[in-house]
Amino acid sequence: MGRKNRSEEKRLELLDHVIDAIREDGIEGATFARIARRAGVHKSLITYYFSTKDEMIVSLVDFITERYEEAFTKLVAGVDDPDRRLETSLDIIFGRQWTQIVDYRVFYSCFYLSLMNERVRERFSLMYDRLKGFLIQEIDLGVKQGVIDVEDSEKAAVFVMTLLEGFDYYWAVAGYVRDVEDYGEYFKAHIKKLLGMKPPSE
Amino acid sequence: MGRKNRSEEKRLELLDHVIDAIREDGIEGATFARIARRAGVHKSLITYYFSTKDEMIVSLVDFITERYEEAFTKLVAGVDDPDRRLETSLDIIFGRQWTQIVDYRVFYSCFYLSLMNERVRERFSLMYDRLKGFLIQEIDLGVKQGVIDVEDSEKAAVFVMTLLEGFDYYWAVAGYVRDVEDYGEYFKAHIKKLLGMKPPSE
Amino acid sequence: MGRKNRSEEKRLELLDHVIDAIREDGIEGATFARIARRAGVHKSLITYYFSTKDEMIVSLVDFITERYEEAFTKLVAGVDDPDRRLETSLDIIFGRQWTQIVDYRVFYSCFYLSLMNERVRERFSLMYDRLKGFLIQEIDLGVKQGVIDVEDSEKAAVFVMTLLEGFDYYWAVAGYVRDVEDYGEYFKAHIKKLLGMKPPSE
Amino acid sequence: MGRKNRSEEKRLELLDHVIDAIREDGIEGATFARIARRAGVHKSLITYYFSTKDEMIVSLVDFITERYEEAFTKLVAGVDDPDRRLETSLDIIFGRQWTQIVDYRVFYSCFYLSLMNERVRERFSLMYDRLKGFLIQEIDLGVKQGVIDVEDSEKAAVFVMTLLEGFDYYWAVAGYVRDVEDYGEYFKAHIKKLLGMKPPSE
DNA sequence: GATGAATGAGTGTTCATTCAT
DNA sequence: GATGAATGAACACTCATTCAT
Repeated sequence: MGRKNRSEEKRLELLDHVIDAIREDGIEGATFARIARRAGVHKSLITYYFSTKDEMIVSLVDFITERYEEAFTKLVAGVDDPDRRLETSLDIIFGRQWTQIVDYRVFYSCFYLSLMNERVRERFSLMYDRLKGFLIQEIDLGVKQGVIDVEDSEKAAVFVMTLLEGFDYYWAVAGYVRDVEDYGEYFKAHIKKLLGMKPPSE
Repeated sequence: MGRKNRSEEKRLELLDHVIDAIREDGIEGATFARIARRAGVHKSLITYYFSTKDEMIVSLVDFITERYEEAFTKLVAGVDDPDRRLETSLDIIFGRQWTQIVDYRVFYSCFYLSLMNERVRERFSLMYDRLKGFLIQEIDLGVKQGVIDVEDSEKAAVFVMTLLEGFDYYWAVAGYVRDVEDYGEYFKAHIKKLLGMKPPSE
Repeated sequence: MGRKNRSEEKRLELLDHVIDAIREDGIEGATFARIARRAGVHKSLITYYFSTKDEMIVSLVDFITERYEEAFTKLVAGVDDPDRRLETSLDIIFGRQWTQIVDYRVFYSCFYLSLMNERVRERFSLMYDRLKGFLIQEIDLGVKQGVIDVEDSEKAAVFVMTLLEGFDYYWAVAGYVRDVEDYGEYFKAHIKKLLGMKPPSE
Repeated sequence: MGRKNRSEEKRLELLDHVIDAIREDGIEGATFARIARRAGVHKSLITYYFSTKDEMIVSLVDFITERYEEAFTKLVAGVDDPDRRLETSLDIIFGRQWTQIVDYRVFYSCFYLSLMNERVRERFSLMYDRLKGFLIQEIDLGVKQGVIDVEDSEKAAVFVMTLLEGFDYYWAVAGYVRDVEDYGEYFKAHIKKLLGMKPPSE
């Protein structure tokens, strides 16, 4: 347990430097030399921990997608009130926290990599599958409990995700939508209407 | 007109090779050497035409955004029937043609570059500004002619664009939405409802 | 006469740009591309006028050594008073004007080139031969007229030139001798003593 | 001490190849590719040891100026006889050995570089400062011991250095002074007279 | 006289990777 | 677990030069 963990710890520490490097300089910033400089270690040590650049990239993507999955599974966990469950989810994914799980530059760097690298694509795709599964499950739960009224829960889930990704995309594309929060509320309201949810009775 | 154009022709021809290179190997495929090999010329000729890699990238982005702008300005031009104008636009942007204007790998490579390169960002952002302006104008026209009923035309335009980009994004992310066309219709229907448009009277 | 001169004029004009380029960036600044940019003409035109880089360098050295030869032949020409002839020469070569005939960077760039390029070496060497010849002739004239008292006029000439070049060299080496003018006077006084010249009777 | 020294050894070994390259082909001969070919290693290893071309040049200049400083500090060290100290110095700097410390092409290549590169200039200038300091110190010592008679020891030192550099310069400029040794003696004699030194009593 | 397009060799530098220690 | 030396391929870019117009 001791040694293995120390090793794993260091790997994660190095991944943090990888993320920092990408945030500042994009994928071309994620070279062994630069990461080593950031981490204050020798270049060869990066090879030691990740073997190969491709392996490092995949580790990074795993690291990041795990953060997202943790986010959308754990955060709703405490909410028991059926009325509030999906609402909480929407608050989270259309809110500030969501975009701050991973820096947008880092996130879209991984997305970009997913278009060129099959192993990355798999992981990326899987993450969305799980998010979709999670949303469907929550919607179905809401339907069963009578707080949501919708026919095709998968279609509804995809709608939510589409709006969400479009929303994030625009935010990234040069802060196009300047009144981010306004539009976040606008989209949430729209989704609630689509799902037949009652407006929050205060 | 004669000589200067010869040069411009060749530039565009080279840009086609740049696009091909990116489609196949991503941005790392867009090296002077590889592009030259594709074009069957010496690599220093690429420098001759573009001076700098950055300049080449910017030229590429200009080339691509121009294609999009042509697409959404020219294509609606012929439609006079007020009922059909916006509908035609939606058909186009949510249809097959739209995603085929530029290969999705090339498009998202440019998007990725826009996150790291200020000059690219400007151009990208401008393209979306124009698309938004175009949509607002079409919506306002529809409102004036009584075929569209919406309060805030800018918000509606952003909604359309958000759905569109989310839609394209998912399509790219590993063909997640497999029934692309179905979802295209689904989103279009949703937008028409939002805009208070009458369903097409057959 | 007409055409040939126009051509020669332009050549000299281009050589001025070559000199400017070297002054600012050294020999590596003297590329066809950069010179053309300075001159506001096309790169190929430099080739047209000088055929080859080596030829251009040789032209430059000729251009510069000619300036020096003009300097030390013409300037003493008007002085008839035997007492004043050599003194005037010394005033000139140890004075400000001398170092301003050609920028020191350009001059020592040519000197450097003379160490590597035989054709440049020949021209450089010839210039010094002529300066030496000139000095010997002046010293001999002074001896004959009884204003100079020295045994070996060649040795004396070499002494003068050695002090002169050492003087210029130090000036170049980072302005080592800060009180340039003081030292100029110091060296001139020394030489006059060596030549047995009477101090200027005021 | 062990490992670090191995690296330093190799660095110095590479610097020898740099010197050889410059001696044969001038500064344009000092390319990473050519130096590597000489050293029988891959060119990227040159980068490994020097990081940057500029760094390599500066290392070279340090290497060379150190040689000179060693020369003029160590060589006089053993001479105790006050009559002989400065004379020994003059013998050295106006003798064959001095010009052979570093090949003249290499030396003047560095001088040339000092005109264009501030860091080189600093080092070059410092070397002359130290030589000057050394000469002043020796002259002052001679004055105190009654073997030298001179008023301004700094001016005298600069005079010595000026003659020395002029002497070397002419030697370089195409072996202009063919009777090098004769002129060496001539200049030495002159300096001794200037310093009020007694001729060597045999 | 002057410019155009094109070349091919060469530049310093960066990169991931390997192997020995 | 970490560092050193070394490699070889690749990178964007510059250079002098050529040939056609």
